[in-house]
Amino acid sequence: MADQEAPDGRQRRGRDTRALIVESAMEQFAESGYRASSLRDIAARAGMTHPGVLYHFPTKEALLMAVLQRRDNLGSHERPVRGALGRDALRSMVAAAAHNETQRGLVEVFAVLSAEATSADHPAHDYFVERYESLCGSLVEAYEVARDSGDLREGIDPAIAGPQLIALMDGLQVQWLLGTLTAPMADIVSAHLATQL
Amino acid sequence: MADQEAPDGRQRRGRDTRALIVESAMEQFAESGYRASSLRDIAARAGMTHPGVLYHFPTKEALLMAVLQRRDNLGSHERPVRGALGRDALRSMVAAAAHNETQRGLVEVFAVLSAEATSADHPAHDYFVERYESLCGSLVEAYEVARDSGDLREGIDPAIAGPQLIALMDGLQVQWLLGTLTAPMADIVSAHLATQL
DNA sequence: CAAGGTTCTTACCGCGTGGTAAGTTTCTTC
DNA sequence: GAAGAAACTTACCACGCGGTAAGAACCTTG
Repeated sequence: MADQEAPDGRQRRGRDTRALIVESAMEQFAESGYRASSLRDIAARAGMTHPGVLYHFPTKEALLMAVLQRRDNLGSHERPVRGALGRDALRSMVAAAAHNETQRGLVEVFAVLSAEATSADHPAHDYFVERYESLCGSLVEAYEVARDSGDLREGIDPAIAGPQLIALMDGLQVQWLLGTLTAPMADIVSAHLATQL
Repeated sequence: MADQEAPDGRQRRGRDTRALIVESAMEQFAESGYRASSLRDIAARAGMTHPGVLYHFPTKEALLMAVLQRRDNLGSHERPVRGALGRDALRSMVAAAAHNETQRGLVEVFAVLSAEATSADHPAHDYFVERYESLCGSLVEAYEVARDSGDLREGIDPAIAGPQLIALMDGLQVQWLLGTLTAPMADIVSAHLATQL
């Protein structure tokens, strides 16, 4: 990984178009899903031809993985923030929901891909399984801390509240994308937490 | 619609293979989504060739619509039951979640298609918009009746709780399909209602 | 058994797909 | 300015797509 050490110089341009391709792919996957997006569509968005894309990413699947990883490296706006614990970690999910409302493209990619990747043979299947397990673990932990701090209402089971919160946020995103949502996503998530904390 | 009057006789066979094709298409859409499913795949599942399918459904899009309508006619296990009001209507959604756990194919189709149909140009876009608005309306109404009957906890806004419940059920289905859920969907939905009623 | 509609198949069409091979441009470095 | 690697393009490949045309099998009704 020498390009991490010296990004300036001759490797700058390559990294730039790589990033441009990933962004174009993200937009295309968001609109049509992975399976129905063509390398030519993606290349056109990036202002090049499709073998140009294949020069940077050997296969379409490699490009998909790059898109997924970029989202993770981008700050992962679907996890509780690192420093916060318990109640505050859960409240940070409201901010995450609000932030997502400014990132329609990213939301679209993950909504479409997470559903598509439900098939066991989808290239992103394992990625999403790991992602959900990790995210769910973080949230269950946050609920447990909140309970131990006396911040959690009686009868709320952290092991249930964790997947519950993830499901709520995922489901809201579909409705938001469809345009059938009247209230902001953040408000609905906030109302949910208000019944638990 | 004379075939509704006299299903026996010469029209039986046609109706049977029509149904078989719809079922095969449902399975295929569930695995790969609409855009990535081919008529040849669907035809193979039904034990015929793809022009055989096109004889019964003039286009691929017409077949998609037939799949969606079949689900609606099948009993629509995602709505509150007709007779129930308020609290009972909401509780019936727990049973719907439990029932869905025995219908993996149907759940897959709708999870994948609802995400895919997020694009405004998807053939099923309008179908899902109408579906969500109608379902959401029913639930908001149920919450309002529950509130007027004194069954709803203080501070719960029906206009928020409606889309909230839909989002929860949709999101749970994705996690369930991925296999990352530890508790049954019905239990999680039930726990959610318990914090509201 | 013939007539005739229903149901399905074989063969084809133009087109878009992911991926490859080879050559051309561009840019850096000596 | 020459050398050479990096970053592309043009041209191609085999394949699968949705849809069409025409004919063969089937099956009911006279």
